[in-house]
Amino acid sequence: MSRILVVEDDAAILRGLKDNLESESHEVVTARDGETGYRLVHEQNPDLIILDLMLPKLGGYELCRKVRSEGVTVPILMLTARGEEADQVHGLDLGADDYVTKPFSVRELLARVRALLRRAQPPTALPDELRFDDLVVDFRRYEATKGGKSLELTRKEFGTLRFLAARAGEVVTRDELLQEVWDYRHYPTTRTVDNHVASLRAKIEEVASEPQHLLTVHGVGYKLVF
Amino acid sequence: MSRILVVEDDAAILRGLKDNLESESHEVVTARDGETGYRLVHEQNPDLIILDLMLPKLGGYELCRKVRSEGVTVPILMLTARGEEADQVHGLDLGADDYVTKPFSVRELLARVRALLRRAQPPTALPDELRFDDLVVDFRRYEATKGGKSLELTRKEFGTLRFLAARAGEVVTRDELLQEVWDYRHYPTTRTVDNHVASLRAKIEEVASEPQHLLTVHGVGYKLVF
DNA sequence: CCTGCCATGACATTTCCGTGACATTGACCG
DNA sequence: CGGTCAATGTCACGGAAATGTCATGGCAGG
Repeated sequence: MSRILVVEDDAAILRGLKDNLESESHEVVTARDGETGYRLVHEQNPDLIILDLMLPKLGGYELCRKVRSEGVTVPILMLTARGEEADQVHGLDLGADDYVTKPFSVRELLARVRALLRRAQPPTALPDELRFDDLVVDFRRYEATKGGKSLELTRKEFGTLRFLAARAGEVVTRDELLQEVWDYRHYPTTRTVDNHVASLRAKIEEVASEPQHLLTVHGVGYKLVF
Repeated sequence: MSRILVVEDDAAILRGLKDNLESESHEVVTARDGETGYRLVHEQNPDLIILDLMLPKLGGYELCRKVRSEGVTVPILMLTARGEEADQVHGLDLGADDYVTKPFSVRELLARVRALLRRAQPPTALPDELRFDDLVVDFRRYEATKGGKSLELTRKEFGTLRFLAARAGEVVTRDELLQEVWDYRHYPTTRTVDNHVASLRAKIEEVASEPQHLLTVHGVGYKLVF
């Protein structure tokens, strides 16, 4: 599916990562030190880089900055030891897209890999406009009207509505909405989604308590129909 | 059938587990301490690990984390003494897939072993839609119609019907349904399945008391035919 | 400093699920 | 053929979980 470069000096961890990523049908390229890693970034042109912070020859930190300064935009996932440097990775803008603290759960790491890859790919094609009944929403201009009268939608409301529209008819889970509409890293409770859906209903439905278009699927999520 | 590694220092329990698992035609590898267990994980590459929490040399907790950090994804079933640590195993994400509290019933343990082994296998491909007669079910949209009229199905009803549809024509036991449709860990009585089948019949059969499609196989389970 | 948006929590309400009691059916056996 | 027991059908109820709704406070952007 994707080509992933793993730069990690611990043989056991490297092996484990390789096996798991390959079992998710990714192509895995590995390096045991920073210099080799740096070379492979350019030779292999990976879709994602998993980078240990502590590396022989060229540290993960330096490697990260270096390739970023060259304009390489491929997503980078950092592996850090607990405590040490974790704050720095988090706080400083060193160019990584996400990080995981060792010892990490493979399950979680794979989830983050998926998230990063999804983010990098052209996501679900989002529509530029939405029309049904007397509702018109222009997502590029951030303008909406209902029955000719202007509707004030907030940024999150636009985003939520747009993603629901992109998957019109299908059920979209709250988690999917959080991943797509919110910052994928620190997103809030799923209850927050409910609130935005509620305020959307107040604006686009005739009777908010009896939604005709923005429907709840109990136990699953929401869907937009028209 | 499967290769199972049991790491347990109590000789009596170890013996009992080995006998029972072998009587279910599994291949059983045993270790009496954590270090040996760790070695065997890699040498034997088991399909399932049963792991006591209290072990000489290397505790079950540490062993679990260690192999997980290496990317080993084989299902792990933890054995814990009552009370001690049980909450931790439950609450903390230490990487185990399930746990059983000592003293445990062999029957229950074997059931969980079966569940974990099944879970590890690639799951049955679930269909996205179901059609027969005048019934149409779209599992992605969570919509169902019968003769053009909308049917309100609940989440469990969708799930039950979907799994039955995936195995159309075959008999599906109540236990299988519970494992697939319900949360595999805390699922209810098998009678609960009967209720959901009953409510499904009320919705999709012409005459609920004379089902034509969702049939009972007495003493075994249910099957969907069309 | 002010304004609007957003996340969170408390509370109300709806929906759904699990359980038990009882009725009914089917299987098995004499 | 009839009797008995286990399995299943049916129904209603209590409670839990999911969702709707509203108010509050923080925070960023102007």
